[in-house]
Amino acid sequence: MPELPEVETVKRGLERLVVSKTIKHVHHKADKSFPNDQYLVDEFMLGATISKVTRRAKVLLIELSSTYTIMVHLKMTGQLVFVGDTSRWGAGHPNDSLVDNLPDKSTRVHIEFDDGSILYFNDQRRFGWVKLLPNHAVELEPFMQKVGPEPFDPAFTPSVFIERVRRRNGTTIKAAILDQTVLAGVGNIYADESLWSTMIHPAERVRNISDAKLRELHGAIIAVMQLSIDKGGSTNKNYVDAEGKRGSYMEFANVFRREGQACTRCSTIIEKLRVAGRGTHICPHCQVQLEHKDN
DNA sequence: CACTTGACCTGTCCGC
DNA sequence: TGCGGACAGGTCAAGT
Repeated sequence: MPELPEVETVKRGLERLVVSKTIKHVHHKADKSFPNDQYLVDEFMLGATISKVTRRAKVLLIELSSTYTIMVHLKMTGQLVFVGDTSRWGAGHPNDSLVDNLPDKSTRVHIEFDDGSILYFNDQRRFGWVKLLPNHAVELEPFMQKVGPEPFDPAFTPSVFIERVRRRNGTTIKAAILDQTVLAGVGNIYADESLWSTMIHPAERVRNISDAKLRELHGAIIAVMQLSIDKGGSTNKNYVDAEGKRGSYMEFANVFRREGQACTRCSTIIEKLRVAGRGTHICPHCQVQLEHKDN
């Protein structure tokens, strides 16, 4: 579930919470959640200061003063939660329970800073990872080499989107926009929401969709993700931000996880189907495949 | 090559 | 209540 808006929300939280902090200890389990040589951890993490936090696609990049970068992918159930200086939050802050409960059995890595605060990487399903790389090696990672443009980059114009999405003319539009090499950051939630918004059936072949419609979709992807960032992302199940807070975008979702409920546009009951191997939510009245329409 | 499906994991939910 | 199986979904590997 962490898609672009969720990762962006975590990134903004970390910018506020951990930049300029110095790493004192790194606790980790020796598994693929943390595939790093111990001597590199000792040499380039311990004593290093966090200089900058950025995001590319769904990947978080935590730059250190040591010329190394901590690369984090949350995949489905990953969380990066900062705990420290609880006094300034006050009673009732969502972080309170986390202070008491972390680390827990989902904690794969935790980074302790010299002021006693701690950044936890939790991941129930262990698909996510935390990798330490020299700065120059980040862009050489295979994923970073092939990932498509950032949706909020001004260079990502409608024509750029159309040109890239048409490289996947033979597949369904949902598979095409989920493809991270077409554009960065779209996952299952925002794919369904942007397709509902533009009244495109997720199983429609890209080649059947007009440029005008793809132009609309370009705008909808950006709009939907911007709204979600404004709402702190979507908490479907596991996702929380860097302070342990849930996002509220799901309250604004029109189809995702709303099967059985009325479409907000036409009151038809939302259905769930399977497209591109994913659970997919549509309004069967608003989103009709072109070959099934009369004329 | 283009595209689809399965694997990676574990917790949760549903039906019997 | 217990138990098996389906499901969740980001990305890569394997299969068609």
